[in-house]
Amino acid sequence: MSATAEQVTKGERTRAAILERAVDLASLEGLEGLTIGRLAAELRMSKSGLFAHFGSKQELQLATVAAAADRFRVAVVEPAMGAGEGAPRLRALTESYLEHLDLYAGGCFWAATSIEYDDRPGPVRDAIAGALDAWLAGLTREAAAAGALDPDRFAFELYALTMGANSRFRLSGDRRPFEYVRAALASLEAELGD
Amino acid sequence: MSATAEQVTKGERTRAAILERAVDLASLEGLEGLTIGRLAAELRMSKSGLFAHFGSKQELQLATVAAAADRFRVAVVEPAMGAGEGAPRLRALTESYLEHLDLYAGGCFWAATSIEYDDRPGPVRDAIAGALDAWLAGLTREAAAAGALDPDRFAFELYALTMGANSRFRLSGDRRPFEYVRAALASLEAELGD
DNA sequence: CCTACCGATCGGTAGG
DNA sequence: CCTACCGATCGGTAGG
Repeated sequence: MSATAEQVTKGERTRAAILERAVDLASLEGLEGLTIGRLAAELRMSKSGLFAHFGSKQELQLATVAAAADRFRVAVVEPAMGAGEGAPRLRALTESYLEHLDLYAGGCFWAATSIEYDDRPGPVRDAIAGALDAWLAGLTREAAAAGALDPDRFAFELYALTMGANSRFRLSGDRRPFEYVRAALASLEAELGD
Repeated sequence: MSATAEQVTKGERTRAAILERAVDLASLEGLEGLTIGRLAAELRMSKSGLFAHFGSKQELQLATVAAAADRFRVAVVEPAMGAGEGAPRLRALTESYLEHLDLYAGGCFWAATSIEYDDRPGPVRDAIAGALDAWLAGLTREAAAAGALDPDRFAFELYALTMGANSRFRLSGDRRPFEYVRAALASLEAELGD
């Protein structure tokens, strides 16, 4: 009669499908460029039908950020957790980050939206900033475990290099930065033992 | 009677004032968020009066990109040309880049717009990509003069680190990355002599 | 450089 | 989840 805990209602499936597409669209066009009308047209729904799932554009944006965080965790973070903490895990995180850039049409969701929202105060910006801070904090933790003298600096460098590879790849189609990131990470690791 | 070469017409002054504001607005809100109506309101002009200077939104965007390139040349590149080529000039370029982030409300115009346009084919994207490629090429030239074993990799790393410092500063107000960039550049230079 | 428009699209609402 | 709307704003035009 009623839904069990395992059952996924039709509404939940629709909502998940909307957010899947919303993350892709936001990676491509930004969270402002993500319009309810366009999203509805791509999913062959009415605008108001889609709108009813969220109640406001801002709630759609917040749900999209949360869905992107889930996707990033599954595609980038969790696959690297099999590697031992410290240097092996930093290499695994870097590899899964670089690989996920080829998986999704819009490239890195966080690169696109963090730049877009850095000057737009509000809950959407706060959610994006929180996700980025958590990513940096994770890198810092692994850098510390790897024995980095300055884990914050190490984490910043790895963050900047991977995001930079995303930028260069998307703007110029240049894949050489992928190799430069790997080489730079190896150089950073070489400093660890000294 | 007629305008001499030195004379700046009123139309040219108005156009320059529009573009000055347009570069700031685009750094803050992106080149799509830069709307003719808002720009006109801020400059206390009519929409159509402003529009007449450019003829289309795309021409306004292209003129804004060109004005941003001029500003970057004056604020970042030219001040560093007094330093000797190679390592001293790389340090000077890095310093003037980091300083210019405090000078303008929206931070780095190129960080904001290159991410925004990496998925929007057309002349605006081409202009942005051309400016970024020229910046990378300049860094590569100086890295080669400094004796880098792989000038392209050196240039990419410096590009990624400086852009990364812009991102972290704007999203989290964290200025430590400015020091990390300086330290990383020093490490890169230390590799040169080896 | 202006006023006065245009059709399209925006986020959002009413009522079912 | 739909149709049928709303006021505001978008890029752009006509005519001066």
